[in-house]
Amino acid sequence: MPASNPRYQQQRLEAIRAAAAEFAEKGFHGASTTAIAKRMGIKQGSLYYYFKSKEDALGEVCMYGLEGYASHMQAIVASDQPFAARLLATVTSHLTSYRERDVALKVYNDERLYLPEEKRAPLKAIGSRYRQDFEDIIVQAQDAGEVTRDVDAHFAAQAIIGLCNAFGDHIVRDPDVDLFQLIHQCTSLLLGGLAAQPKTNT
Amino acid sequence: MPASNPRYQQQRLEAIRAAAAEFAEKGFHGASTTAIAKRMGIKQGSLYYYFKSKEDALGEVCMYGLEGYASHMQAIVASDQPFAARLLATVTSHLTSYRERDVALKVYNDERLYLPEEKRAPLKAIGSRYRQDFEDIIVQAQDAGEVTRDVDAHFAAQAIIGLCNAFGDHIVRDPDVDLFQLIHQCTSLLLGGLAAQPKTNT
DNA sequence: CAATTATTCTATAAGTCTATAGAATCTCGG
DNA sequence: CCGAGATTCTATAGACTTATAGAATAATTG
Repeated sequence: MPASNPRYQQQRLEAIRAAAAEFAEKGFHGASTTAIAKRMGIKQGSLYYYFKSKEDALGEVCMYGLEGYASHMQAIVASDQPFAARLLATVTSHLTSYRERDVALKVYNDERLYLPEEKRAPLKAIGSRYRQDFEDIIVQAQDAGEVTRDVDAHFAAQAIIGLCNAFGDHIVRDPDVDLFQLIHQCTSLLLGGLAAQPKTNT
Repeated sequence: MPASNPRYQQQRLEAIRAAAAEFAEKGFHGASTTAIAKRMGIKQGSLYYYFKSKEDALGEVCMYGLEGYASHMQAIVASDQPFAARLLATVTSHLTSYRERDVALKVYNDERLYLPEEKRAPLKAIGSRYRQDFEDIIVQAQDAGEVTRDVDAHFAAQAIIGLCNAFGDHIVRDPDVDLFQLIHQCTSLLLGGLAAQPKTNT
């Protein structure tokens, strides 16, 4: 019978991490419960002491990847800073998550669609809120005259998240990426764009 | 014995398309040869008349997704246009590919890593060249004073491709996306950035 | 130390999947 | 219409998978 022992919780976390690593490497369907178990030093059957099913494991991994993610965003929303600082904080939070939480965030991005609707719903709620929060920040910044009204806030929020996720893949694949520099480059590009001259009005 | 009949070629293309659709929806490991075959109206075993293996099918789909893609980029490189026009052409080419070539480009993006190194090599060559070509365009534009030297060309090329791929996912998932508007929004964001004011020197 | 509870193991059922072999059907030139 | 080659089918071997049940071991508590 599963307990709430510290031991159980710790092993459970190990299991989530092992599953995350395996899912990230082989994908949900390509990963086997045998490989996940072996990664944490137990046998395949024992895994089911911690997960009800493989699909359940995916759900847990995705949730783990999002944890403290949307909440961090809410802190950024609540703070009273100029847009540039908020953008920097967001990009920093997003990109560093790829390192800190193992590869669980990558699994959330790439594999969550394999979950049945009912298990995806709570994830969707958090993810949508994350984007919505950032969208609000942009609208606010537009009202304050910090961000141009040329761009649609909804599009911009998706673009920023998409860009971060694109580089998240790089971060995961190459452990030598200079995170600090990457964060700076992303925010700089997003804020100023590529054009050398002050942009002309459309 | 496989022939070079028009019939064979046509069915082969059908097979690639069916595999692409299935791989895009379920992922490489999640897709079954039975489902691919059913999608084109033949039986599972018959599929092997067109593919040597499932893995081979993935290779073909990826190559199909890239076809006429890097070549299009080379045309853009060769053309003598201002940077803004080239960027627009690139984004247009990239995003419309997600519609035209079914979902093969998405499969290339998401599943190519499951190929063994030897089968991935030719894809890698084309993909790298695509990025390199675009990097050259950026450097050229920097020399011409069209693009700021604040951004690293290599980073910028990756960012643009990454952004396109991020929205490629949206395009594939939602058939109602307004491609024209999306292309405009992407290029506009990439060129001008979010900041309302002409950016200050760093 | 004994007894209880928690954790892991072994063994296996039941299903799925890829790939192959050989038979059957189809197409088409002569 | 007949025969040759092209395409598809059926059937199956062999491997691999998830999930479960019950035995075995480890940890903990009184």
